[in-house]
Amino acid sequence: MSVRDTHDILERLSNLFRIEMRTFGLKFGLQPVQIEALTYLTQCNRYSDTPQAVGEYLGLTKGTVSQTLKVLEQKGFLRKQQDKQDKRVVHLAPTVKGRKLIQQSFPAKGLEAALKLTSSVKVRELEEVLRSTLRGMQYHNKRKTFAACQTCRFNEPQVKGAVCGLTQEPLSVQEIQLICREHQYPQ
Amino acid sequence: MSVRDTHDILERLSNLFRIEMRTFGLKFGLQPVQIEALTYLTQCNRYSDTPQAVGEYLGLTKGTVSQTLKVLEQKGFLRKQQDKQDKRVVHLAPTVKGRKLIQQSFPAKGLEAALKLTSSVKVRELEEVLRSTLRGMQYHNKRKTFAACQTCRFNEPQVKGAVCGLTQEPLSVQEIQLICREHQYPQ
DNA sequence: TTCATAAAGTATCGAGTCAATACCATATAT
DNA sequence: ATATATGGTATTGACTCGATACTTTATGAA
Repeated sequence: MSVRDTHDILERLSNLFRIEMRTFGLKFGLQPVQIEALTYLTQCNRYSDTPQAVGEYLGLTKGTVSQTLKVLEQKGFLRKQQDKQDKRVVHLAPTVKGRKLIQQSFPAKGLEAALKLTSSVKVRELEEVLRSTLRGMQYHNKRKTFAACQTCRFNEPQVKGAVCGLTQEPLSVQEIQLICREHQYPQ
Repeated sequence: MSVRDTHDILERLSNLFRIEMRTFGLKFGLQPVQIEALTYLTQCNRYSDTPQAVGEYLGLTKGTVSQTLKVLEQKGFLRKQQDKQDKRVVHLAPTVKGRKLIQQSFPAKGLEAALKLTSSVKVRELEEVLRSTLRGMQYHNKRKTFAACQTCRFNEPQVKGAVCGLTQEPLSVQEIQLICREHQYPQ
């Protein structure tokens, strides 16, 4: 059992995700990248719902992302809205139609069955290793971490709810579970 | 901790794989899909090194694959060779240049570091769950399993070496570690 | 044997991705 | 007040991908 073995399994799993994403998207006339973008937009917080952030998340240039989002908007999966403070910024909100689509998309068919056969302790351990792998890859490639406020070093738990140390704004219980583009792990 | 959580981590990991694959390939003028095809060809056995098999593995049509392989051949990463028995069939062999490229490509940077921090027992468990997830997804989506002869129900261990129950041909020790397109799990 | 059908692979076309470049509008810094 | 930086869009060219049509070779049935 070498690192390469684990690597190969993850790589194959990654292939399959893409294949399933493609066949799923085909039914709605969407490309894999469009589904990925829309998925992200259902998971990110209010600081991270811009074309720029989508580009950073998917590792694409802003020009490329701009086109992807144009298609998603034209097909009615998201709405664009100009930021009140900074008029250069556009916020992207999935429509009800968009959210329903993503709820339906669950490429990892079989994952559920596989996890049911595994004890919950082991599943937690599995998640931990995967998360640490993710962090390792992000760190190694100097990418942003894109994780939830919950685990962010800027997240300051206070007497009545959490506050973001960067913006000094209060964060709701729902919001601290969302992905943030400014996320940094402690230390 | 829900199935969706694990799912999301895997999905993100899958994203990162693709991003790293893209940036790596860019240096050599190769697209992600071309690297994936070449990777497969360095891992598959003699029954599985055809355009058809590559297409099944990557979930693409044969027309699409044909073009991908044309580029790889033109750039000197693989050689085509007509089958002796069935003249319709083409076998694809990565060149030395091609093999070297794949050896260099190790998208899961950080994986090594993450696994080093984890006990070998847990790593084995991790692999097991990942493998079972893979199997689950393949089964659920009615895809071929594309695994090594070692775990195939057609693999018949005999006194002097293994034999493939489908072709009745003997299999070398090296060969039973390679990916086969006819692979089926026992039972 | 002969003729139909199937299978493996290639070629071409149109829709779409993606990076690069240029560009516009708005913020920010000096 | 003006230069520069930043967020986003538009356009172009190389490439992917599916669909379709096509060629060559195998196989199966009359």
